Amino acid sequence: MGRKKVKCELISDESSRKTTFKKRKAGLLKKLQEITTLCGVIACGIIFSNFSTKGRSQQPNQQQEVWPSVPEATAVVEKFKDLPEKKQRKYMLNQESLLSASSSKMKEKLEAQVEKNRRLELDLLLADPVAAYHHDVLPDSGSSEDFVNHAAKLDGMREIVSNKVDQITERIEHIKSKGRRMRTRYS
Amino acid sequence: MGRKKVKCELISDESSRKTTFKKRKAGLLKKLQEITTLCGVIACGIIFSNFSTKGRSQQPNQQQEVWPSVPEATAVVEKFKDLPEKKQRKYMLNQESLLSASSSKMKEKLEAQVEKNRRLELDLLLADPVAAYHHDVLPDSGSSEDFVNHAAKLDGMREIVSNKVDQITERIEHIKSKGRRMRTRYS
DNA sequence: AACACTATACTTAGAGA
DNA sequence: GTCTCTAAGTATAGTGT
Repeated sequence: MGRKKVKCELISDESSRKTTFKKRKAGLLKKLQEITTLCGVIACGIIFSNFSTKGRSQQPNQQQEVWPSVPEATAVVEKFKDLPEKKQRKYMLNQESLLSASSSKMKEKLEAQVEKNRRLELDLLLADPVAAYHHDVLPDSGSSEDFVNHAAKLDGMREIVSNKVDQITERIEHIKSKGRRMRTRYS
Repeated sequence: MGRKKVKCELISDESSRKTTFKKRKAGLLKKLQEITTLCGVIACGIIFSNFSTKGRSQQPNQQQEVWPSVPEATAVVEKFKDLPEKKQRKYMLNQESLLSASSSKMKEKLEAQVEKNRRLELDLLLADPVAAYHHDVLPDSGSSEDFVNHAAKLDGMREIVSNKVDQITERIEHIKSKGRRMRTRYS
């Protein structure tokens, strides 16, 4: 789509690769926005780039591009994580679900869960998926220094996870404040 | 991009909306693939559509389109969840993180968390992002029937959530079995 | 409903400032 | 590096089958 047809392979020149990335990212996000509006669907996109900001930076400098906003994308992501695989499942009704959904104690339960859940989340983070997928076979150098570094990263994530829990709390508060204004479309 | 310029708003006719969705989804995923290859970045896209398969289906029939594969998208999603907002944060090290990371009790803690966490997750689902975002102001019709339907949907998700917890458990087991083969890049 | 077609709108690669 | 410009390549709205 330009002066010349381009082969679909990694652009070798870093400079033009970055330029192309910027242009195409904009186009991509625009299209994401369009399909959302035109077709009334929910969507999100996440891109991790890794272009050095200056010369040859020492840091990995990993950046993420997210569409739409981070909280909205997070909502989509949460929903996504629930559906995979068992999408054929029938929704069965029982009394417990009614009680659990309507319970005014929901918030209390959540509060009680927060601290423990924070730990669970942290444990989860240990299984860094990107590393797992991209470096499934790691050099077995495993010096204690490496380990310390990884642990440091985990520790830094603690607060991030905490923030997420706050977001969740807010969302539940929001839904609760809406009471039972639920929609027929889910029948 | 076709015979006629189209206004960027919801396409009213369901049939053509669906057609447009199909076409644009294909285009979008292709572009996602291209930016990935050309620019050497990691990306994923998630789309939830809700087009009835036959006449007026009784089920919600929510479908998700994911790119690339579900597991790959999941990996991106997991990574995304860690970075938002505090990406400038320095990773500090303390003894607790070391202990928590290396503890052999990790699994035990997780096990103890599973049941409670399941409830938390379920509560989370209550805040149905689709409903929340697209129908921020809902008609206050809220019949008990609507409520029952929503509750039924929630209940159906219970097992889905349960499966997710299993996945998490597996992943943690996996990481534990790798011992300390961690990487320097995290410094 | 699901294709095939194609005119037209849109995106973007490369070049120049 | 950034910005703009635009030729040229792509995506797709409407149409026909």
